[in-house]
Amino acid sequence: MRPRFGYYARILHSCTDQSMTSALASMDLTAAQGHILGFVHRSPQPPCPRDIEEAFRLSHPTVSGLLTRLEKKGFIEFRPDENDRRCKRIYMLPKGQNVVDTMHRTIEQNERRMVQGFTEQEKEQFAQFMQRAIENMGAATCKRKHKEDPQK
Amino acid sequence: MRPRFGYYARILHSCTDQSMTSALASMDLTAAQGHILGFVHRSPQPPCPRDIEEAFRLSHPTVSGLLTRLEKKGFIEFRPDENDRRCKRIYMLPKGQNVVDTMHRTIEQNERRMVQGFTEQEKEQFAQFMQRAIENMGAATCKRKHKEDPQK
DNA sequence: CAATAATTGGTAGCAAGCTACATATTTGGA
DNA sequence: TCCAAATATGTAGCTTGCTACCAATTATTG
Repeated sequence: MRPRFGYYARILHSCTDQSMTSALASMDLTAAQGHILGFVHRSPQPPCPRDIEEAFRLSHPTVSGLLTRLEKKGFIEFRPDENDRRCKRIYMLPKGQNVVDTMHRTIEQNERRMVQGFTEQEKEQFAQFMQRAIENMGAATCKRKHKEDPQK
Repeated sequence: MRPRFGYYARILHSCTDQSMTSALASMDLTAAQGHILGFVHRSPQPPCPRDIEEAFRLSHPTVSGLLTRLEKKGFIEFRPDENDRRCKRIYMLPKGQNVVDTMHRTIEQNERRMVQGFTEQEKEQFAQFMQRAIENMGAATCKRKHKEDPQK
C-alpha cells in the first residue's frame, strides 16, 4: 500500500493530542481546552467565540462546548460586548492565568519533540509541505469562506 | 507565531476527513466506517476487532462502536472464530462488497488531491517527514507495544 | 424607516475518540 | 493439573467533533 498522507495526518494528530492531554491532565485541562486558553491569553483583545472558530477552524457548537466547560471549571468568564450584544467576550480568570506558562512550555516542548533530528531546512520544508497540502484540500473542501480583502 | 506542526496535522486530518465524509455520505457511510470496510476487504483473512485496533491505532472501544454501527447497517457480520472463541471474525456482506470500489477510488482521489503540484521527490520527502515525526512522538507517547519478533 | 440579510450564538442529537473497569477465554508456569 | 497472567471483547461515561435547526442582534437595502 502506498504512503497514505491522510492516515499519517490522523496518527500524527492523535500523537500530539495524547501527549498534550497527559501533559495537561494534572491541571484539570484537556488538550483542546488548553489550546483555547493559550489563544485567549495571547489575544490582544478578549476574543469572542467566533474568533476561536476561525483560529482553530472549528464549528461553533464545538467551540461553545469547550468554552462552557472552561467556564464551569473557573478558567474563564464571559462578559457581553457593550457595542454588540451578540458577542460574549471571553475573559481569563486568575485560575486561567496560572496555567498559561505551563501550557506554553508544553506546546513548545511537544513541537520540538515532533521534529527532533530534523535540520532547520527540513523543518521549514515540512511546514511548507503541510501548508501546501492544506491549501490543496482546503480550497474545495472547507466551507469557511476566506473573506477576501474588501480593498476598501 | 512559529509554524505549529500539531496544528497543521489536525487541520490536514480534518480536511481529508471531511472530504471523505461527503464522498461517502450517499452510501450511508462515514469516513471512519469506510476505512474499516476497506481494511476488511483487503485483509487476506477475515480480521477480528483487534487487527483493526492495530492497523488504525485506535482503542478497542472505538473500534467496537464502529463495527457495531457497520453491522447494524448490514455492511458486515460477525462469526466467532472456531479455534479461539474470544475472537469475532468480521465478514463482509454483499452490501459491503458493493461499496469497496467507490471507497478505493475516493481514497486515491483524495490522496492525489492532497499532494497536487508536488513533484515525486517532494511526495516522497513529505511521506518521510511524516513518518519521522510519528516515530519521534510515538516512541514515548503511544502505548501500543511493538511486539518484537519472537525470532522463533 | 421598514423589511430583509447577515452575523453571532444556543440546543439537540449523533459519531468517534478516549479511559477505566468488567468478563470470558486461552496460555503458561509452578 | 491448576492457578495466574495475558488476551479479546464488552460497557459506562466522558470530551470533542459535526450538522441541522432556532433565536437574537446588527447591517443593508429598497
